[in-house]
Amino acid sequence: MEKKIASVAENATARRHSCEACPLRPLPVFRAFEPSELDFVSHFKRGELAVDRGATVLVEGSSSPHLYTVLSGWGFRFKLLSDGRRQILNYIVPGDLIGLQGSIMGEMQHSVEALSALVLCVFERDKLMQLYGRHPGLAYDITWLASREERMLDENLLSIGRRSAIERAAYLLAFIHERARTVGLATRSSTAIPITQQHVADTLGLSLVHTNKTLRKLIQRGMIEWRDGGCEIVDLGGLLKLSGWEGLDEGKRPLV
Amino acid sequence: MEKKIASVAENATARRHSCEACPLRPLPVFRAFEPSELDFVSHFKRGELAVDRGATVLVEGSSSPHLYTVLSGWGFRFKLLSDGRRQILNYIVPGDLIGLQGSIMGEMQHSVEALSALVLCVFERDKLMQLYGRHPGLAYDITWLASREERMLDENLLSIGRRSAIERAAYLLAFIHERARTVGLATRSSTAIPITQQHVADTLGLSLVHTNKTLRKLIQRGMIEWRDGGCEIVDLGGLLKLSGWEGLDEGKRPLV
DNA sequence: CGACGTGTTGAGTGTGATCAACATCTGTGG
DNA sequence: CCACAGATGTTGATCACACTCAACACGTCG
Repeated sequence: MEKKIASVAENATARRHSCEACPLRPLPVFRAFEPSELDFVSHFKRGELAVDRGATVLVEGSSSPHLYTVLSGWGFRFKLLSDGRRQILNYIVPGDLIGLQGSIMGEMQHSVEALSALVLCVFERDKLMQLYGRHPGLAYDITWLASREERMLDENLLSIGRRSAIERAAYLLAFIHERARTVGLATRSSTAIPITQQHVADTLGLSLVHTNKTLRKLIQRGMIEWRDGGCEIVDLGGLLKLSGWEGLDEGKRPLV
Repeated sequence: MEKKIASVAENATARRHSCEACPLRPLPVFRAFEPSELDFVSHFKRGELAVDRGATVLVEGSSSPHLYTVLSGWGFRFKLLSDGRRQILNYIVPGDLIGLQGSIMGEMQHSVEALSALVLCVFERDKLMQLYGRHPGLAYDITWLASREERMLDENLLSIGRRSAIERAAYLLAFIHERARTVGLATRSSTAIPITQQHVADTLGLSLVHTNKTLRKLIQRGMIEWRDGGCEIVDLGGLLKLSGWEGLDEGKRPLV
């Protein structure tokens, strides 16, 4: 399959949600914003980018002039070794900020791909300094989001380094499900998590075959279901117990 | 061994380096600071904390009122599973900022332990908001450092998830060596990296025995030496080639 | 001296990798 | 409408990398 690379010029401003009527912001997870902050963000936003399923949003090694917040859809961050081995670093759900590393440090050190159709709010990288100068609260929020990403990576590292295959799988699916739940996705009997077993394998650091056998065990234990190219969580408690994970413990968080 | 927990009240201000005469700042890796920034950091700094080798600096689950920059010495961040399995997340060398996660998000999600005697600059968590308000440049720097940590974690995750044991070991040792080199540690025939094979094992996600056998291969290939409780890098190029790692690619960076 | 931390090595085991084949389902072109 | 290719999931057989258990060497420190 030919992979498309999303470009702003191409697809931008197909639709335009005003920040004042942001569909995400009303969710209970997100902290309330000052009107002045909302106003700034509104000007900070340059447009929207619609990305097809399977398309690459950001490429390792490139330096994107943009910063994005996910408005809707699923995606993932990953890195490749030179021989093609792939490691998925984290998943991306609505409300997540992507491309910060590239904006701050100049060059992307990982790639981002869309798991489903994706709509992104596009921000100008150049205005980021302005944000830091005029809105310390928002600047703090961005650091907050970077710290949160770091925390999730710590958890993933712990999981891959020290958990067994079945524990890892249980942790991963519980983790993704929890993240999705907080932003209104993957509610009971709504949409499944749109990943293939290859994605799971590349996240857990396991082979595809062994991932399949491991997931089969979770299915047999009645913890998950796998259907039409996705995973449905049936028994979250069971997954948490099996993995020994405490679950996400986040209060309100910022949305930029 | 009884593990000590470092506390500021106990050891603070044993010595006091003025920020104006900071021994780290002159190093070529660090970017130049505005006098006003230097002045603020100087007031931001509350004192120094001397930590013994093996002592715990920060504990998972606690919420420290401080933020630290490492002035000298080595340490590492880690997480534990409930049954005691340990995963080392990253190593800490002079110039690194630690405790940011706790300062920003309220509670530490990982612990920090000293690998060698450690001297830390202590900053007040409460003044962090002030920093964001008055010095956007420094605020940006802190986000920069958070992004950098994220980048290192991405690399580690790729390594643990997708590299073989010997590749992982080669990558890890090259990585630590490079980080140390940029801040003037571990120069040729100076100090070795002060880690045990247990640390390496807990970083790579391998057992102690298998780590030993893997390191032995690196020794036999003449890439490293292991002596008096530490690792000496002999053939950096060989390690880089074996692991397929590009090496650190950092320009100037901030020091807060 | 003995206890402990650290490193080393061998033997046997097992988790997870690799190879291979096949079942579905989808979309595509003849 | 069918044939075919490609993506995805499934299963069995075999192999190997890494784990566990066990023992021992060597240092330091009380």
